[in-house]
Amino acid sequence: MNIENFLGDIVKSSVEALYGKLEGEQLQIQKTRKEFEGDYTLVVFPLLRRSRKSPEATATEIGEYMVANVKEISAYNVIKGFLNLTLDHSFWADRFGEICRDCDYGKAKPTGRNIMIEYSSPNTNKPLHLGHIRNNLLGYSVARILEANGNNVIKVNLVNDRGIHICKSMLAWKLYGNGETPESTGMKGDHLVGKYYVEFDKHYKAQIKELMEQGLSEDEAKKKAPIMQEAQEMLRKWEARDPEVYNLWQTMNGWVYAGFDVTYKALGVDFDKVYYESQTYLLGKSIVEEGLRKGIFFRKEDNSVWIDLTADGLDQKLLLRGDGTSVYITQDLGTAFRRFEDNNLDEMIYVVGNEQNYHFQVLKLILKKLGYDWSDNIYHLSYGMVELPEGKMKSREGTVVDADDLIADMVATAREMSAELGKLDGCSEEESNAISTMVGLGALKYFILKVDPKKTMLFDPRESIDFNGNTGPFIQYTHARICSILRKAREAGIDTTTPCSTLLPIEIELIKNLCDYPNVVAAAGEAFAPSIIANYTYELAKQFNGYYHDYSILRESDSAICAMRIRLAESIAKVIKSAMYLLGIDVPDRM
RNA sequence: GGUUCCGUAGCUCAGUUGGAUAGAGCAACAGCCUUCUAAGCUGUGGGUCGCGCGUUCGAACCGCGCCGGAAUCACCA
Repeated sequence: MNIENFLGDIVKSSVEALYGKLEGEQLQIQKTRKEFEGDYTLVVFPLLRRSRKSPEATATEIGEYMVANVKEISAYNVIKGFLNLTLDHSFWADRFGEICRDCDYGKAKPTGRNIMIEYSSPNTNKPLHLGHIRNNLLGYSVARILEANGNNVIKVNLVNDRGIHICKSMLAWKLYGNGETPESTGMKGDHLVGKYYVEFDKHYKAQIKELMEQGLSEDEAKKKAPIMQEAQEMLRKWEARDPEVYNLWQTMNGWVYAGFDVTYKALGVDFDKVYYESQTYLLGKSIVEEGLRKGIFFRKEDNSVWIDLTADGLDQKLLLRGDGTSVYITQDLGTAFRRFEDNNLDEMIYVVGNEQNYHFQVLKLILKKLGYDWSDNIYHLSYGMVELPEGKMKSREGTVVDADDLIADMVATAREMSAELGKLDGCSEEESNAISTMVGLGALKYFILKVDPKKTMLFDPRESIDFNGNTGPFIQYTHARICSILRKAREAGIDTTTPCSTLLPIEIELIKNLCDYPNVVAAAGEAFAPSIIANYTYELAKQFNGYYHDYSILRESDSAICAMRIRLAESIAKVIKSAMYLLGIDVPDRM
């Protein structure tokens, strides 16, 4: 049962009984703030022109009527223009019963909508870093949230496996690699390839410096550096399918994929389909022709194709080079078209950093101008950069936080903390590992997901990630604690089925929060914001901890109340587990 | 300069469609483990919601204008 709708209905019929049929007036009903008495509040200001009375008199009149005529309303009070309504205990007991019985609580009915979400999209020339972690966690979590909202979700990854940057790594490996392999060095494949990307840059910079000392300008030096020219030659060979280059490319990409798989697995993310740019980079040319035919695009003297978006406050954008080869946006036009056609998509979400806001603005606009009305169903889930205390992460300056290192650090710290607190006493090595991994990753994931995606966030490796307060481990801890209570109740053989209709105010608060969960899931789905789920779950866990501390759950002498409290704890654990699932965070039964 | 986004406590962040006295955590201080997990609980201090004007019964939220910061505006991807 949807409480907001129910309240809307009963308030509406009461108001209409008093003042006649409402036309277009919105009834504003919200949860009553903690410091006032009541469950829900009607804001009566908008109704004053109907009642032609003061706010207080209007609120009192409606309150009187509702207590007299609506059986669920047990009391009311009026403060200024706010009518606070109190719902009957049996009403909350009924809602609570519904939650207890519903195994899939929070999940919406199927919508039949097909939604594709693209995330991760790594380059194959270097390992994943902290920025990718934010991307992966957001994408994976949003996919789960959309699923819980009843949609068919297709998770895809578009791997950027071709281009000059890969050639740089390949060339440096060929020149300076001495035949190193992941096997021979024991290095993770993506790290090995990344090492040679850095190596390339080192030699490239040295060559630029040398050429500049010979009197060349910086721009000239950058173009003429032999190693860069060689890399470009390699790219040409790759496009011509030169066997030697192509083989090396396949080998080194293979190393990288093996490395990425390890990282993805550690992060707990996965994909339904992986696209490779080497297979899609030629798409989009037919769209360019279509645009030319329709007169939306134009050709310049050098044969390149452009679109003029100056009327829309943007600028001219290249769509096809003079030599007929495509650029990034050409491919994206082609893949978008194909994805909508092939999968009967209702929506396409791209999880891509905010540095590409302009690109997606252009992409949508072009598709719109071509007359594809599904362009409105493309959504760029733009997220902010992750910054370090010293400023931005720069891969060239080595101020990056490597994803694998970070994950390992988090798990190691979690293990230390757990051991220090004695949480691992009596655990097998296997259990210790499982708990440390859950807690370490829970801390990392929660830390990143609790922040609104579009905001730039700060990551301080030394102190940012904590295990106390508003953190993943706190929520995991609360869940583990509840599980412990339930185990003890089972051992004690407490009958948890005894009905109980008396509820403390704090218990009603907890039930109210539980009732909110489906709305929270829906809101998170609408805004593509896991942060909504994260902050809700923290509030719930925090509230339970306070309750748990103040009231004995197992030792209550009244067995009906004891049973009710155990059921309440059970429902909270159920919602916490379900919410954490939507964030991709595992919850332990003990820790 | 154009476009997009951000600005809330010392720090990191919440704040649902405009509502009542703006909330957490961290840090600081004071308490609480013979009773179900102290990764916890309770309390204290800490605010010109960047600034100004407007809309209205009412603005952190909506509109306009400033100030400050970020990203982007490649025949890179």
